[in-house]
Amino acid sequence: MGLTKSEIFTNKQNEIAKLAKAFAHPARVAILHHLFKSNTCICGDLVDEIGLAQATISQHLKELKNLELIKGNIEGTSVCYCINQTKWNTMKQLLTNFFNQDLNSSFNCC
Amino acid sequence: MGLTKSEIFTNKQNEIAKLAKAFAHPARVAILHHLFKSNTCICGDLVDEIGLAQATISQHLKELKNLELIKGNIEGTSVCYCINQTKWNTMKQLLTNFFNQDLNSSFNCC
DNA sequence: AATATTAATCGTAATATTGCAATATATAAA
DNA sequence: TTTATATATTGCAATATTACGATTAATATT
Repeated sequence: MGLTKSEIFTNKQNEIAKLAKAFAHPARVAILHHLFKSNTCICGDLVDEIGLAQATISQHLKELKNLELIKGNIEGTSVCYCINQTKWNTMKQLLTNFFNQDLNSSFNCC
Repeated sequence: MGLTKSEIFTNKQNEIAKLAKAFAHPARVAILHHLFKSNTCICGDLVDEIGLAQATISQHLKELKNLELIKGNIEGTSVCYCINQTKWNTMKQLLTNFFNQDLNSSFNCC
């Protein structure tokens, strides 16, 4: 089949999974890392910095943009991509809350 | 192609991506949530609680086990799955550090 | 020993993801 | 207007993931 049965899960579970997919590929991790570390939101440079074809980088950027984790501003012929701080914070809260479940459950039987 | 070019990324980027994949499917999010919230580390019950076939749940458990985020103890005919606290904490640290990159970079041009 | 129960594995089908060449689009520069 | 530059989109091939029925393996029960 290969089709995730989203309807049997909660909205929160689906949302966590959707956002986690953003980080589930090293190219997207690398792109985000680059956007954070560079003081200017370089865009075409990503293709040079990361060793993937322009079409591939463009596709990864599109996925991050669809999740609203980044936003792009057109500047002449080039496009400037930046972190969407608002969405980033929402995502961070959702995922860190999930990661911190262990703090509430002291019990562990294994 | 469909084959991730792991060799062009750093170990850390690959490790983040690998761990994020654990949460990139709602079934695994649901499994982990269940393991946290139940005071006993139920196993076969996961099949009943989540509406997926036994083979499918078993496969998701295997992936989580391969990442060492959970461990399984055989108890008679059934298997008891639990969170691996040590690995969970390592994962949490790695990912939250990644999420908190934004705190270091005040600059945002968009 | 025979049967029941539980979980893992195998085989298979369907969908998703990754990657890139080629092409299209859109602006800048000449 | 022509050419150069930068990014997006399309089309395609290869690999990965998701899901499940059927089977296997291993222990419990009778």
